[in-house]
Amino acid sequence: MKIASWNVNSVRTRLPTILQWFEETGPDVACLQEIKCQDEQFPNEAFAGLGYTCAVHGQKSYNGVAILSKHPISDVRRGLPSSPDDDHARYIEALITADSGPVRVASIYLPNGNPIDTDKFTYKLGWMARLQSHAKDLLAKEEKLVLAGDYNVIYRDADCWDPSVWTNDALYAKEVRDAFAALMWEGLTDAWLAKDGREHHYTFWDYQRGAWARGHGIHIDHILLSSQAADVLQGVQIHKEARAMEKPSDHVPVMVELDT
DNA sequence: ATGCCACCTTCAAGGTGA
Repeated sequence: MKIASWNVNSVRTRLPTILQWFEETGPDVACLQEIKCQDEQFPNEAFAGLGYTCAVHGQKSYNGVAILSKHPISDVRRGLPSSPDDDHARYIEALITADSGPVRVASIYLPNGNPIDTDKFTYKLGWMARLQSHAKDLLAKEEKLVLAGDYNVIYRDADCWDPSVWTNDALYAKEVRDAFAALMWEGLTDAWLAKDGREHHYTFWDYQRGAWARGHGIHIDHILLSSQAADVLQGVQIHKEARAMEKPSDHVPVMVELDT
């Protein structure tokens, strides 16, 4: 089963690009972030044409996440638990039932958190704490679990071109990297680190400053796995070629293959 | 120190991202 994660930066603007990539690579499940539309604006029919059922957690203008699947979807959760005051659509989770058995999948758009020293940074840290708490509950189920998304965390120095540029940034702040490590220590495996691990393989290049042409990217999109999912992990790929497509997102897809 | 680019809303220009 191929499971992809992609921050598409507007599903409506990017629809032809997304459909083309789906046709070329054929993911069974796709976790999208930054769809930037409300539920009723989501292009369900276009994806149904390729065989996908969509579970959407949308929002006007900003954020928004979705899970698309060729296999039956059930048990959909929209938003993290214990967040009554959080009106950002940044989390959706669903149970995917393949012929070989179930896999629980989440699409995550973790807050950016900039600038530091504002409530945006506090919100990011609080959101990460709530994600960790929920991940702990999910891991207790001992299922195949895939937490995929745009984590907005530069975890290793080698996940950016020049760490000195990021010293005062919410993507690299010590508290944020510590929070990501704490999440992993609940018992999650980063697919990239487990199956490839090469340094300076990025998933995002800013539209500005000629970042793509200069090779100045960051690796902030991650697919985290429970041990039950990691045990059947066959491989992981960063689809860098998607950054060179027409009207590209600033992020590229990451895709894992599970032997299930 | 700020804008760069590209998206959003809704037609003008400011908010947001990373």
